[in-house]
Amino acid sequence: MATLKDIAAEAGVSVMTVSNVINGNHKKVSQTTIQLINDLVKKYNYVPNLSARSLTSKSSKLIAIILSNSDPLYNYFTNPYLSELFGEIETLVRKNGYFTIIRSVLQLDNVSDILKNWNVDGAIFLTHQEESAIDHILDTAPCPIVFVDSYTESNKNALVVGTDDFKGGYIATKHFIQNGHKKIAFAGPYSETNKIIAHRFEGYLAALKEANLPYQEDYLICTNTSYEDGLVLGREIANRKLDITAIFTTADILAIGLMEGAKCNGCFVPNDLSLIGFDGLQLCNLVSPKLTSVSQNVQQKADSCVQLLLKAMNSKHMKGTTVTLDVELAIRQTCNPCHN
Amino acid sequence: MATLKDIAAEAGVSVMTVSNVINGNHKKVSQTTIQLINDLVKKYNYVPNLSARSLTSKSSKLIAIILSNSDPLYNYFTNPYLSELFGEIETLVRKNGYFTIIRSVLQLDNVSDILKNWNVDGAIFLTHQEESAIDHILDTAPCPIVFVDSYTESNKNALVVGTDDFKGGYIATKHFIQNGHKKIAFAGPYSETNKIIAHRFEGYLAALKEANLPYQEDYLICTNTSYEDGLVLGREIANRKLDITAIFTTADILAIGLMEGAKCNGCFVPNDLSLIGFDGLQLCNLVSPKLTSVSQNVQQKADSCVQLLLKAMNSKHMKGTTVTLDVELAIRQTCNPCHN
DNA sequence: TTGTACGCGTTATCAT
DNA sequence: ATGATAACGCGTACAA
Repeated sequence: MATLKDIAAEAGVSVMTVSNVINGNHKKVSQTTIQLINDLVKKYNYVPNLSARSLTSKSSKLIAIILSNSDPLYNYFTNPYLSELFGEIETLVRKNGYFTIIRSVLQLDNVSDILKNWNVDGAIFLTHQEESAIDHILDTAPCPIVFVDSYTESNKNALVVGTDDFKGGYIATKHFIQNGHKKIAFAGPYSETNKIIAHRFEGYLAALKEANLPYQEDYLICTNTSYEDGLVLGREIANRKLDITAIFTTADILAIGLMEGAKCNGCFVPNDLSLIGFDGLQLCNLVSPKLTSVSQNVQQKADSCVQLLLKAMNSKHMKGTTVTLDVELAIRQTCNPCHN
Repeated sequence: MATLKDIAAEAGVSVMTVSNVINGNHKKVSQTTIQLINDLVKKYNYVPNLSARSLTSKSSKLIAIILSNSDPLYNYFTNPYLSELFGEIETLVRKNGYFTIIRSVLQLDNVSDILKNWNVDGAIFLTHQEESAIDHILDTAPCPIVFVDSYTESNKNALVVGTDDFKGGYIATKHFIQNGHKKIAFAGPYSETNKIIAHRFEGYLAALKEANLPYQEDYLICTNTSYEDGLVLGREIANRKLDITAIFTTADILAIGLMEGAKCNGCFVPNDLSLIGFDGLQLCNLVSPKLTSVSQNVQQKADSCVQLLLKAMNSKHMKGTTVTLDVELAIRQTCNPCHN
């Protein structure tokens, strides 16, 4: 592979002249040499070595997309929401002249190591991080970082892009209520540390309260959010004949699994049970009945992530920023009026 | 960020000694210095700069995943098959100690430039490439490359991982025939240059021929493979009342769209029309009726890709190899017996 | 307008 | 067992 030196030798000029031509510093070079060098660049198909450039210029033109999970073999890209978000981000990163390096990680300890390894200019965490994790990452990270779908109250320096989770929980629950439902459950991976889910739950509670509807402890169903989890849950709900008429789930794929599981045991959505999901994936339209869902604009989310990151990269020591994107209820076919 | 030099200075030894310790060349270093240096590495949280390493060592530990398409804004990751395949590959790449750099590209011209930019050790093309493109890429590429879902007859040096497309077309069509269907259509992005689809079509034809069923020109329906394409096609088929009882489509998502479109115009799968898709995605089980599909093992495919690439990377000038993975028919609910 | 010297962080080679 | 030096490919600063 041709290097600057090769081109310089062939052209009979110094390396710097070639470098200047390649980097568009045309003011410093005569037209004739520019022409000469450009020809040689084409002839030898010269391509700059970005590792070398990264070494000197302190900018690698590399942006890292990080996914973290407890299972080392987990395939994040079976999750359509993550997949779509990632695809949009890759496009935007590329359009802005950067390269995307992707990495799924296990322990958070070494995340910053990876960023340092490649001297990346910025990073985006696609999966939810707890506050303590965010603090630790920001402590050790060598570059700006955007956290997607995370919350941080303590850390004032964090860059965060998320959705209005409270509103999501609220409008879904309110939709149930407006349809006459009184016994409404909430299903998702609820935990103290997962603020995303906690906020949706708060929204759910707020809607109940507003309507003077009672909340019972067994309305909160803790579950993971895979299709299989939904399947199990749906069967169980149908069997136990829980005294509820509607369920809000924190993920579309969970709702879809739930729908199928319930059907297996004779409980049909929306006739016997109303259902609302979260994310608003294309998937909602593919299943039958079509899934009513709190939908977010993934393209907009990707755009916010990349914009925020670029801004932080260009202005050293930017202060913390939280971007909260709107959600809306996409009404489809899984919520029936309730006449009890 | 601490460098080798920093550690060396603090330890009062030379840079090379530190380098040797870090790279595990322990035979050349005394136990005491090893201990000393390891402590300092921890203390300063030293992380090797892989760009610098890449410069000297001629190995970047970087593997590029390439996606190519004519639309610069196309989000490949709305395609569940590509997403899942990519996710599996990233996992395997990581497990083998490499980093994944991902890039979607427009024109094929500059693909090799990207590989050269980062001095990548290997690359995987996830999307179908025509033979001429493969030839050109292999001509200019600086590293081994695996092409997924492509065919090459001319180029004996190509590394290719694909599925038994002929068999896929054959077993799907045969399944229709065994269920009494005689008028069977084929829908997909058929073209002279897309060998993938051509092979599936050949399998389809072979099954017809074997059963002495006539093939008519209008049995071949050329279409792209998005959900929306299926929607349009389904409506059209229902309206035109094409004289067919079954359709084999070259992608699940196309079949699902078709099913929905047909339903809109009063044509119900499988009662009025039998349907078989291709890929065997999880999606097949989410739709109703569940989609019968020619299914491939995506994990196995990812594994083959990475294994083949690593093998090629470790043995300079490996000869061309084609890995063809098996397919099988996953029978679900979209093919009814035909009693005409 | 063009060239020289040096440094980026690392590794390989050859000494000591 | 340890170190000095050159080299990888490029950019910055300064000199010519």
